Amino acid sequence: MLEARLNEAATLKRLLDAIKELVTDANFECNEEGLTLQAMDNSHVALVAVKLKASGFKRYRCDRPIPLGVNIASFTKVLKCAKDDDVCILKANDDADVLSLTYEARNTDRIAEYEMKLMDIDADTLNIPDTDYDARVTMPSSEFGRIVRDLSLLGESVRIEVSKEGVRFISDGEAANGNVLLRDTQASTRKGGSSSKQEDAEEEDEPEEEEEDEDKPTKKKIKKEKVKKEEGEGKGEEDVEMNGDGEEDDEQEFKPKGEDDEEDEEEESSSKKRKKAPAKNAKPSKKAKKDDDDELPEGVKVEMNAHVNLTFSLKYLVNFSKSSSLSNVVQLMMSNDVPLLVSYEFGQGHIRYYLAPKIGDD
Amino acid sequence: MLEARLNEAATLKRLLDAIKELVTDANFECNEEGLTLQAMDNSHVALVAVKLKASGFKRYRCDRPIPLGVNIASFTKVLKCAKDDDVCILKANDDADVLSLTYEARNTDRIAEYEMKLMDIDADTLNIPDTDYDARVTMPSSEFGRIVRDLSLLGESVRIEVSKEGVRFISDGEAANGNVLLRDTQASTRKGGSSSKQEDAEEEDEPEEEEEDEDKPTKKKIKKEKVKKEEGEGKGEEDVEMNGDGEEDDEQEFKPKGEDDEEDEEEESSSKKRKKAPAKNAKPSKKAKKDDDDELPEGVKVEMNAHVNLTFSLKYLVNFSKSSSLSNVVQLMMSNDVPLLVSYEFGQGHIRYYLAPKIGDD
DNA sequence: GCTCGGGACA
DNA sequence: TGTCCCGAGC
Repeated sequence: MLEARLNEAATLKRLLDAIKELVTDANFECNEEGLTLQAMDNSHVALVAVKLKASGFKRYRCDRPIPLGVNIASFTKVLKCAKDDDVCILKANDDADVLSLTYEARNTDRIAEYEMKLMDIDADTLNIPDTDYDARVTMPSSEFGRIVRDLSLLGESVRIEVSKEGVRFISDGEAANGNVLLRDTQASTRKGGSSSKQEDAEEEDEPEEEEEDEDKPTKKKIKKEKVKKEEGEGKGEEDVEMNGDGEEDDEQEFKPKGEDDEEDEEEESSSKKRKKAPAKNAKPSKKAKKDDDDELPEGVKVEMNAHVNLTFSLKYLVNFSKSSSLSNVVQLMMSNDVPLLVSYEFGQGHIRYYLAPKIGDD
Repeated sequence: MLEARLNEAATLKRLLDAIKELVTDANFECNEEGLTLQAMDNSHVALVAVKLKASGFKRYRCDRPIPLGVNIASFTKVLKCAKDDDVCILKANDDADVLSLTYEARNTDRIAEYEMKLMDIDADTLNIPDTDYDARVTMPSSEFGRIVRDLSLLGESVRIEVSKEGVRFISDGEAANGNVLLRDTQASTRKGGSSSKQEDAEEEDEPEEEEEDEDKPTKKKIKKEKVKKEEGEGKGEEDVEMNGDGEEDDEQEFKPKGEDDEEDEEEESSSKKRKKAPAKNAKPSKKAKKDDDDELPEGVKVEMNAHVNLTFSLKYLVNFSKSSSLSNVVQLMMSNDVPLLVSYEFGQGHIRYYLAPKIGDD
């Protein structure tokens, strides 16, 4: 049985708002670690992976794994009946065909109970590969949203280029072309140096690595810092295949580049990182500006060990950017010819999107 | 001739917004007491009764009764030409076929005059029965709106149950069921079971009556406190018949339960009330929280002398709830098998809706 | 605070 | 399908 008490229904509401246009039905998988959801979008171009960690709940109990097959539209409706600051309690029995939601107003004068029907959904548990990326861009989620919305006015797709000068978003449209360049705000402040592992620690000594990279292009550094994704662990029944747009069959399949190489060897440094990383973006909402350096409020961080040049459909990126309500910060992880990972980390978990690049440069 | 000067055009604008989807044409009846409008909705399921008291106008003069037959859509258009804080002057001659509206900006720099054509409308002056209700729920109008809008996402109708635990709104839908429970916020604070009396009493001196009720469940108490509706007085040419939904002919007809009984006997106590009651909810807009007890800002009051269990079409309730712009507080008056009365009192008058319950429990 | 876009309702 | 209302962005 599942029983989870979420302090603010708003988290769930925003999550569903973020995915409702991408996914129609999906399983929320509950286990002792929390809730996860993985689904391809309806046209199989994008993949969305959500995690709500058990620790993100005020109270969480799940005796054994339960798949909750929900219709996203229904779930969205039911969640709309919650006020943002309601306490939200989710309950389901092991064999449940309904999910029970209770919303308690802060003053407890109002208690609302809903029961949503569940459905059996073919558990295409997707195996999301753990990829090492050649470039990672960390920026305010609002800025990312702004850029893709702006560029989507001009054209259908955006080319994202990461070079030592920073990250550049380029759109060619009928009537106008545009490009937006973001420099690494820290690199400019601080020169020299080998930054890598400290990045969380302080964005303060990071500049160096970039320089190193320049000198000896190795993948080492970013690998060390890579964010590992474990959602698919142990379930990889089915590898994900993303058909970029339905028109282009030669778009990138969703396969890891170097699937397991160096995995273990990196484990230690990355695990160290991993511990800190969640904490980094752990304050999703209001703390915003002038927080610790960790969140690099307002800042842009560009990490790269190889130039990256990829083209994506703006429609999807605009859609992804709806998640900015969940986190002030977004990370874009890219390698040439593999799907882009757009990741929003927030206090209770994360939401990640994978989007296959367009191949034809169109 | 009619000449009425309203301090804020906003009142009229909101009133028309509140009814424009329910009614297409109706007579505004003007007499020395003020303006009233009564109309069935187009499908004869709901009835709306509006009153603008003469005393609510900055200046009011009406020599003799005049029916102003207006097309609601036209009236709405004309009123849209007024700014919310314009002074609005209505004028009509006794035999008028036009209604003249003048909007004066606060600074009198702008004066706009409109003349709207009137029409002859069959004066189906409706006889609204004066009913004693078994339950009365007083709550923030915004909350009422929220609840019916929420539940309308799930299903077509709502069952409203008033019991000693409070009032419960229950909806069964295809994809999900939901119910919202509101407790009497004063009952918990103040014990004595009968929360009621204090409500007004505090303000006036009526508390005792409610307690009595508790002890000996009689209908007296609410009767005493009942809000009387006199709009139909002296005109009852035609009794109203509401066909619940057009599908169900066996829905409640709009007939008073005990049509005239006790009318006079109640008159005195109710008239006392009546004088005070208007003052109670007389501050429609911003005073909100922390006003007198009268408005019970944010509070929910549930008064009952018999359990009530009724089902209504959410579509109509959602429509009624548009009147929340007119008052922060709404009252629901219910008895089993008789139409629900939804009442918004504001400084200048009131708007009341009557809705026949669904009988089949569907 | 105003304008634009998206969603819901008529 | 068009209009109105609500929310988000500028």
